[in-house]
Amino acid sequence: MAEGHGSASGGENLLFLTDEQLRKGIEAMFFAYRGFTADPDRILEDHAYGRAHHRALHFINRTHGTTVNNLLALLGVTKQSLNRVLRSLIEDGLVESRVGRTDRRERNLYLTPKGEALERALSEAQRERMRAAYRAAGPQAVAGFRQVLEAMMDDDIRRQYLGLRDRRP
Amino acid sequence: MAEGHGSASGGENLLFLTDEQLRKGIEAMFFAYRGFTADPDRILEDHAYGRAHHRALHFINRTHGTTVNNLLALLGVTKQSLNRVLRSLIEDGLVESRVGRTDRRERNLYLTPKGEALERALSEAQRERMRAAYRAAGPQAVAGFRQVLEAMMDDDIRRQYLGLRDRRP
DNA sequence: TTGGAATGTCAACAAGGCTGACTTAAAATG
DNA sequence: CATTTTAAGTCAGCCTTGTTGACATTCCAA
Repeated sequence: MAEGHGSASGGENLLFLTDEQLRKGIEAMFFAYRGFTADPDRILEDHAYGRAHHRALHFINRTHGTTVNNLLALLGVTKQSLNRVLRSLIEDGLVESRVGRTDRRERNLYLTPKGEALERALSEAQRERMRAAYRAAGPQAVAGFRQVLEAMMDDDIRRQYLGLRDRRP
Repeated sequence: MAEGHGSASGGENLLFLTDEQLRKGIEAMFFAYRGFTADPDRILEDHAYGRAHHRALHFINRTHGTTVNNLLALLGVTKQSLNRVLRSLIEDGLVESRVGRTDRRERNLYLTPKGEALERALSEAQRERMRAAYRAAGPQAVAGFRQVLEAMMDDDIRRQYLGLRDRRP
């Protein structure tokens, strides 16, 4: 019932964990996620792609030369599901799949210039919203935001998340 | 590239808004949302329901007697899509639909005891994860978390979010 | 050389979004 | 009172994205 979580005070008070407070957090996640995906979704419509394509582009860009298995673990879907998305991206010339150098069973995935262009457009739209939210909330809030999100992940996912680094070729 | 956002210092430093920082925020949203939905999803499987049912149950519980139109605005889906979900919940005896008192075109939606039971199981699982994340991150982080999420919502959605209150009958 | 791992493919299915068209009932409006 | 608008529900059909299961291919490694 009582609001007032917002004060940066509160110290070690644990009474703020009322069901109502938790409920608001749950709803905030739900509504914010809608905003979070809204801008890229609009761009994707024009290309007849969906969120699954966006996610693939994002992580291929993030870790150049990643393998399919690696991508599967990040995305948390079946290979059949990813394969469908990946195939269309390869056919359309946004992603290149190269046979692995050391292990030739593997395929290393790269964005083509065309793929990079779409990825950039998508991530710029998404970053712009994130940037605006960060600015509105301030640096302290951003730190807290990240801390809570990290704590909400499954353990194995958190490890993957923390391990992600830009790997430029 | 450089990490180090995590310090609660940082003050008014705006350099933390590097693309890499924003990217990490984007990925945190993606991975955290997976964790956020994981526990209810497991429960829903046993009942042959999906996330759409969970969302409907949540908001009907939240605003007892809400109308279909109201629910549509909250969920952001088409009435055909909601109707499919709603029909199964009504058929299964989890939701009751009563003709409106003042405006008889409207239907007021309520959870039955059975519906309340499932809603409680789902939301307790989700609240438990939220509670654990809040505890791990601390009160200051929670305030920041909520601030950033609110800032990320579309304006009209934020208004609805802020307006949500428990309406017990 | 054979077993197993990585990848890819085909088929079938389900959930849950969407659009469009249409009905019914009731309220609002002229 | 007649007309229009609104709320809700329904039917049909489509798309994306997830799922299983079965199976083929390639090729590293024991």
